[in-house]
Amino acid sequence: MESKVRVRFAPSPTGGLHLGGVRTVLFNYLFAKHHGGEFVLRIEDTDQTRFVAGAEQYIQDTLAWCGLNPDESPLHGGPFAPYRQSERKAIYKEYADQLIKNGQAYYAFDTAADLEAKRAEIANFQYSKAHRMEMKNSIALPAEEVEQLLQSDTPYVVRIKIPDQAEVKFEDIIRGEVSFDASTVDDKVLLKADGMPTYHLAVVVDDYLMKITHAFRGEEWLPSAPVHILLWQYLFGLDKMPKWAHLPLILKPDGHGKLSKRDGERLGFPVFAMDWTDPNTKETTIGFKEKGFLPEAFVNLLAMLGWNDGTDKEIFSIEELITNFSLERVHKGGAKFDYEKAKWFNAEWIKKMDNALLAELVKPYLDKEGIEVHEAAYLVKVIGLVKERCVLLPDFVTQSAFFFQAPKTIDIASIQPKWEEKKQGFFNELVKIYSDKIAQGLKTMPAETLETDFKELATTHGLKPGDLMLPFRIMLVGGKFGPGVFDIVENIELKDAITRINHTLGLLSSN
RNA sequence: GGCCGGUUCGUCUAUCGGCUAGGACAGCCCCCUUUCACGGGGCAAAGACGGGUUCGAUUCCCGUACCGGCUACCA
Repeated sequence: MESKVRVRFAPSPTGGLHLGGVRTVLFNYLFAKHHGGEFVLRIEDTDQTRFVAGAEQYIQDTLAWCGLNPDESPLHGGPFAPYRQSERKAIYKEYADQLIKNGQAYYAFDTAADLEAKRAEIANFQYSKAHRMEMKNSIALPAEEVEQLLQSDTPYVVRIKIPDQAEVKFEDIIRGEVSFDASTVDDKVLLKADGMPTYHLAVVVDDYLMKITHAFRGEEWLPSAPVHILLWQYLFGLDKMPKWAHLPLILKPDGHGKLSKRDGERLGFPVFAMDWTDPNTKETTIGFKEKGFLPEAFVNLLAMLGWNDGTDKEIFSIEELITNFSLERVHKGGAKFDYEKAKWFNAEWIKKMDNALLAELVKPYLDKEGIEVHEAAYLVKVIGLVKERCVLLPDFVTQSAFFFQAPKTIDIASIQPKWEEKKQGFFNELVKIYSDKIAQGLKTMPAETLETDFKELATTHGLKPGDLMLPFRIMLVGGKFGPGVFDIVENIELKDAITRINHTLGLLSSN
C-alpha cells in the first residue's frame, strides 16, 4: 500500500526567490500533482541572524503568481502546523536529547574563538574522529566536568557523532546510487547555542513529522546528504525516509558558477520571480513579473531548464506539465540560463493567450503611461492586431499607444530626404477625400477600401504607392513600426487620420 | 587540499548500442511583408581526452582533464 505522495518546499525567508528556487518549487509541485499528492510549504527560519521581514509573504505571493499554491503552509495552515520552524523549536530539542541519550550525538562547548583557533592551527580541520578528542565536548571531557558545564549554563551546541567507519549510501531518483565514506564527513552541529536546530536536524525531523514521501532540493545539498541519512537511521529508520532527488543547478549564462542576483544586474535580466525590495537597504531588484513576463511563460521556461518530455515539444501549459512530468527525465547537469530563450517563451505565450485576458494584463501598463482606454472592446481588438510583435508586456505600450492617441514624436528624418511637392499634393488631397467621407457621415472605412482608394489616388498623382506608404505610416504612428497602415486608419477613424496627416505636413513645411 | 556531482552545436536539449547525431533559442541568408514583427524555407554549428567491452560505441566500464557544488552554531 503506497502512502499518499507528499512533498515540500522549504525555503529560508532571507530575500527574493530566484529562478532556482522557483524551479525547485515547480518540480515539487508537478511531481505532487502528477501523483495526486500534496505540496507543503514550510518556512525554515531557524537562522535568526538572516531573517528578513517580508520575505515569507513574498514567497507566498510568488507561489500564488506562478499558480503553484501549496496545500499546506504557514498562511493557510494544515494538519501538521505549525509550518514555521521557529515555532517548532521545542520539538527539535526532544530529538536532540534522544540522540544524546543514545550516544549518537554529544554536547560541544567550544566557543567560536576555540574553533577559529583550531582551524588556523590545523589545515583542513574537521570536527570529527580525528580531532574530536582535542575539543571541549561531552565525549572528550570527564563526565563531572560536562555535568558542571551544563549546570552552569555554559553555552553549548549538540553535534552528531559520525560513526568511525561506515559507508553511507542512498538512492537518488535523478542520480542513482550516491555513496559517501562517513569518515570524510564531520560532526555537524544539530542544535545551535540559541536552542534552534540547524537545517540538518530540522529537515529530518520535519520531513518525518509532516510525512514527507519525496524530498527534492538543489544539488548544493548533496554533500550534506550523509548527515541526513544518518539522522534518519538514528531517529526514525531508513524505511521511513523519503525518496531523495537532488536537482541540477541553474548557472550563470556567461562564465561559471551558480546564477546569482548580481548576474542579473550585471547582464540586465531578472533573476527573482517578482520585484523584491530589501527592507534594510530599500534596494529593489526587478522580477520576471514586473519585467513583463506571463506566469505561464515563466513556469514553462523554468520547466524546460533541466527537463523535457522526450519529444520536441517546448510549449507546455501547467496542466500539460503535470500530466507529462517525470523526475526520471530531469537532467543531471546544471543548465546555463539563457535570457533570449526565456523571452522567446514569453512571446510564444503572448501569441497563444486570449486577447481579452491579455487586455486585462496590458491595461495597467497603459494606465501608467497615461494612455486612456475608453472602450475595453477596442483594447481587445488592438491587442489582437499587435500581439505578435510583443515579447514582453510593456512592449504593448509602444506597439499600441498610437491607437489611442497621436504619436508624441514623429520620425521626420525618415520622410524629409525624399519629400517632394507631388507627395505634399497627394496627402492634401487624401485629407480632402477623408473629410468628404466624414461629411457623408462616415466615421471610418474598412482597411481594404482604404487601401484601394489610397493606391488609386497615388496612381492619379503619378506616384508609386510604395513611396507613400512609409511617410503615411510615420504620420500615423510616429516611426517605422506597427501593424498594417490601413488597419490603423480603420481603427483610429478618419478624423484622427486627418489630424495626424496635417500635423506632419505642418512639420514638413516649416522645415 | 578533501569529498560529492557533472561533461552532446555559442545556449537549452533528443539519443535508453546501429548516427547521414534530431529539435529549439541566438546568428547568417532567402521568401512573405511597399514598416517592424509573425510566418515559411535554408545555411552554419556538437559527442572533453585516452583506454577498454562489443560485429558496432555519443550511449556501458575504467582512468585523465575540465567545470560545478560542498567543506559555518547559513540554508
